[in-house]
Amino acid sequence: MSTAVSAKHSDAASLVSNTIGEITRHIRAHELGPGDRLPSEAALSRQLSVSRTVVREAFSSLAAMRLIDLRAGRRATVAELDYGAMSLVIEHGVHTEQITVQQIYDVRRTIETRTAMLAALRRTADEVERIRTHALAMRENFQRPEQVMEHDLAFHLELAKAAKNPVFSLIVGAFERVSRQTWPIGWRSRPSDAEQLEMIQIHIDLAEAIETGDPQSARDLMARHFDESVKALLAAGIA
Amino acid sequence: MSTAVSAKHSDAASLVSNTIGEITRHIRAHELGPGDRLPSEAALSRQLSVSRTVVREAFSSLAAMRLIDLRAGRRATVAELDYGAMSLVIEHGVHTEQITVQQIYDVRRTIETRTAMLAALRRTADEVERIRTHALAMRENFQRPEQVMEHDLAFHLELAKAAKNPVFSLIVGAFERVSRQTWPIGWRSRPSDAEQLEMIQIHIDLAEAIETGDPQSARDLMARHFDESVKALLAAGIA
DNA sequence: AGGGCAAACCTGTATGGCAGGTTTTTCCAG
DNA sequence: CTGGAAAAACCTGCCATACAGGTTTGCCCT
Repeated sequence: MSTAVSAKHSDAASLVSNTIGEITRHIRAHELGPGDRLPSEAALSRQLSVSRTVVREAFSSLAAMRLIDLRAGRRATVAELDYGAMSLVIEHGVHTEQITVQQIYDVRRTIETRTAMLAALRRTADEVERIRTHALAMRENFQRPEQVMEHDLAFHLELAKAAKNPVFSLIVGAFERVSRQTWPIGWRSRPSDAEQLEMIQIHIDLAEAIETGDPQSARDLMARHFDESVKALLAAGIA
Repeated sequence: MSTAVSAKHSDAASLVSNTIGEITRHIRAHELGPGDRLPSEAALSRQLSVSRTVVREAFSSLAAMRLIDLRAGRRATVAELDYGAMSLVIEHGVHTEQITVQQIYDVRRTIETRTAMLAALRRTADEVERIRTHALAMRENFQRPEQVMEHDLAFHLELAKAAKNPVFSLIVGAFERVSRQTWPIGWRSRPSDAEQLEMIQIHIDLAEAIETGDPQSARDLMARHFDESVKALLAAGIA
């Protein structure tokens, strides 16, 4: 696998690309925030002297990146931060074999040891509650892997949120789609109840470390979680 | 600023979304890799029983996320990993005030202390050469900020590449667009030649640590680099 | 003033068309 | 039979128009 990652120099002066640029410029110039409405397709079409088709494709592209929200009949609105697009990019990279699962685990370990620390320092009572709830739900439902996975994913996202840095949330979320597909592999590679419960216990311990506000402990637990996950994956033959 | 980051549950069964799903499924099912060609718009239009308009918007959206490449007259092809879309998402987050510059620096510090370590362990001779070249070019051109910035950005990207994990490249690249806009602020907040050269010197030292294969030293230098950058930004009043 | 209804507006999707760029086929010359 | 050029077929970028719904606005009646 190559590690080449590039960005096309987008001087591709197609009408659609230019229109996308104009729209983002409009957002910036008018200092629009999430929820604010953009001009209608017809209005932009006139204003920029392009057909409605072009404006539509520009809107469609921006919606694909989740920069704006589109709904029938309604005007387009500026969107809230959303990791949907990034998640698709990562998924695409894995499916086209440009990214391996192990590489993702390395990045997640790097990111999430940090979010664990920050969460321990910055979490609110509500967040602790939600984090703990997910950890406990993993144990309660531990015979229904589907449930365990959902709470596992939610646990990590909630923890990132408690770190109070939306960029971490974005990145953790970016791995969601891929995680849904690789999670069962990791689960099956822990064949005994004991091993599965052990993995779940780490989450419970993590919740506790975050509650008591112990960043070192939280970081170490998260690091251990990922180290053991990678070990399990390797044992299952995922190279 | 709120730290809410979500992902719309895309059961939005619009024709375009479904078509996007069908196309990505096609890529997966046929195990297409970068450069492989997709069916024509007309073919997909017939195959999925939707108008060419819908297929076009689906293609357009996928191209916006850089999952496929589009060029006039040519068939759409599967794209290589590209951080263009992610860079736009981050830029959007900053412009709509959902992300602060400081938050980005925290993430970059987390990520890049890791890439520095890995680069020291895994770099090839070629990569060392390119990294050093950029660092030296920063010093040579240090009276032309534009040049310094370009080599600075290239330095960090090249370093991520040397870490041999494309996901790190993706993330470092994701900050490129925003960095281009905030970099001058950081530069101006180091008013004296001495301070500017000191910042550049860290890059040169980093290149050396990576050449000699000293991961600890590389990590520490990178950490120091970000700590001082944040300090400079704060001094300039960027909260 | 308030509530409901109709008109105006807006987006989603479809069809047909044309200008150029690209690929494939064909066919001629050597 | 081969090399290569011309032509045909195909493809995408962009446009105009049309119509079915969903949404917003504003008016009118109570």
